[in-house]
Amino acid sequence: MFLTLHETDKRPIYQQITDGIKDLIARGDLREGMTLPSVRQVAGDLGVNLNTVAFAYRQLQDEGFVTVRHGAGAVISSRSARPVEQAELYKPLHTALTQLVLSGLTGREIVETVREQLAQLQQKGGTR
Amino acid sequence: MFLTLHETDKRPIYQQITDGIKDLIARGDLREGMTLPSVRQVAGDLGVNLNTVAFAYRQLQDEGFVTVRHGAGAVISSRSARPVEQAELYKPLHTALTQLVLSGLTGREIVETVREQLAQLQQKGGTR
DNA sequence: TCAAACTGTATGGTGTATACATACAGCCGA
DNA sequence: TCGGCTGTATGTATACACCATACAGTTTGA
Repeated sequence: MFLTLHETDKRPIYQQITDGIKDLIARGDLREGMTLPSVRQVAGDLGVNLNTVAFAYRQLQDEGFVTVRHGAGAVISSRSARPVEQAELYKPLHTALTQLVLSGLTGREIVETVREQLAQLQQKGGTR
Repeated sequence: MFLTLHETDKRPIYQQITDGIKDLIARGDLREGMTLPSVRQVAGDLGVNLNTVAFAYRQLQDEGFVTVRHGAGAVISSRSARPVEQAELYKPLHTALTQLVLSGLTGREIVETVREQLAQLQQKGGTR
């Protein structure tokens, strides 16, 4: 499959799924119009309950990334997410950077890491 | 006080407290040897239960940021956190960057934002 | 066309996490 | 030593995460 779960990850399963799919959208592996695998398919592959996957799909729909239709599947919808509150958008970045600083990394190292991450995300032009 | 909570924040209260204190440590407002305000003090200021604050303090102790002594207070301990798994360290950054990309920001804008955040965190030399 | 085989959805139950009120216990200075 | 500070432990209410199972809409092909 195209998603994986990690025991060590403290995020709930449904959150790992939504984040994983967002990642695939950002890097262009999932494009507008493509149909997501069914909740049963994903649930089977990951070894979790289908409702957990369904919840993730609904969350993605609430954020504007996919359109879910009862009976038919879930489809990647028109690009770009529902606008999010500015503060809520930058808070996770701030928390992540703080933790990296506390772990002893220098600013230079962190910026370099950010550059690498962004390069991977945009090499396929997922959101342009 | 030096901490604030936000209703719109989806993180649990204790997590907002630990993250907030980590931020203060990273930017040098809290330095080694300084005593944290008592759990009752913080709980009163924030309008939450003292156990919630105590839980945050214990979490900070588990991560190596403070030393809590029963009866005495909680003290900022020797710099730098307990080493964390590499993957777990970079995952929050990756998730945050993905969300920013999906929101339509360019790589340039994101890097610039990161630079600004880091500048604020390190202007007082919190961890050097 | 209509039933089989696929989609997502709703309901109800279980265990865990979050936050609280209240009671307990250690430390320290007057 | 004792009063007033500290953090800690216990019990409870509620919400959350996850699951098993039953329901309902859509698509397909015989």
